Amino acid sequence: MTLRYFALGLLAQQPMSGYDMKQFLENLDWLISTPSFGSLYPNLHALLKDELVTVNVMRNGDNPPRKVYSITDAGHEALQDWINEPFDPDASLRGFLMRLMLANNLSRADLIDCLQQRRSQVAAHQLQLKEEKFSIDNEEDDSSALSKSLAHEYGLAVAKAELAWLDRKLQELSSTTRH
Amino acid sequence: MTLRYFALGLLAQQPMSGYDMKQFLENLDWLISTPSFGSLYPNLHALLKDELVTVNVMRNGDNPPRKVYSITDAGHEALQDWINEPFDPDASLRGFLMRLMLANNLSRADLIDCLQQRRSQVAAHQLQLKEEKFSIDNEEDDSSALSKSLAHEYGLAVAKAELAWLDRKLQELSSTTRH
DNA sequence: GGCGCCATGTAAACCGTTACATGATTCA
DNA sequence: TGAATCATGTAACGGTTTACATGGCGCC
Repeated sequence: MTLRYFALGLLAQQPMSGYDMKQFLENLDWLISTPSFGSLYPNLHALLKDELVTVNVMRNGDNPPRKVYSITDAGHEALQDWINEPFDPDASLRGFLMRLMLANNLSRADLIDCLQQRRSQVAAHQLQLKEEKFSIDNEEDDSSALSKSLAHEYGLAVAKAELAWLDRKLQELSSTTRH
Repeated sequence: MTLRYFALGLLAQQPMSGYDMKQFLENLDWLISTPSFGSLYPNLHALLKDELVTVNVMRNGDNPPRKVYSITDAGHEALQDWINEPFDPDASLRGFLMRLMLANNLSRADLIDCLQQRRSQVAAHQLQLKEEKFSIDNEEDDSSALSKSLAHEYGLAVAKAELAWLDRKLQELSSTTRH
């Protein structure tokens, strides 16, 4: 369900074909490993069937015709619904980044909401990590303490950086006048 | 294939039942969303069939008997092989954290290797991000620049924190005398 | 009386990847 | 000659979640 709406969100930025979309996503390979055509095309077909997008078949010389998809009004609504529903804390970073990439579709208030949602998730995360790390460090007998500690330390370092970024961004958003 | 070896790695720390394992993983839910019984049990069955683990069925009063799994010598070998083979850059943070959690099974040198592998991946990541961000910031015409920038900034903040942690840890490991 | 814990297990559904097919064109 | 780009699509396979089943015991 996540690729479906992410694709829809990309179409909200601008109409494009499945091939275009793949190209585009390959450039941001670092976050969300690029979906394959095998999942991309069927997802676009499904969006079409549900009338969240329309196609415009453009002949392309000798090459196979390009099918350029555009989002419909129903599509915009569906996208809003998806963006506004709270995202899984466990799908975590990836799910959040997807939403960040679709931030154009958000009002300033909704964007702030989104960041705050993430903030509270990461903060909860961090608290749990701290507690666990404390109890691990105090069971000196445990031979596996090293590895547990390592992962926890890493998690804490990342959480700290995330929180710092989120706080900075939230402050920027609340202080700057509207674009 | 990743749950298979992660489960094996946990059994290398100490013998446990499938139920125990789930409990244990639920506590570290923050990193690796806990696998369900539906995938956990079949994986354990497969490990057993391949003779990488053995079972010890312990009757448990009126409750269903507990099946406590222990790793075999062949299991230890298989685990080493898996740990030593390079991990996917795209499975990324999660795959790396799994290995960190199994750090007990690594020699100091192998642990350093593992961290360095991650370091170079994250550094490559970061470089790509910086380049992309640069080109995005310079196409002022693009209406979707905001969202693209946001995701990139976030990625960079996390990458920076990861690199800092990795460097610190690598230094600790190289300076400290062996445990 | 219903819910949750203990503890195992299986089948169906889900969503993704891998690998294939088409077919013309351009580059080494 | 062989490979890559363009552009779409389908089928098989893989691993996971979801949802179910069993069955006794304790809690409110």
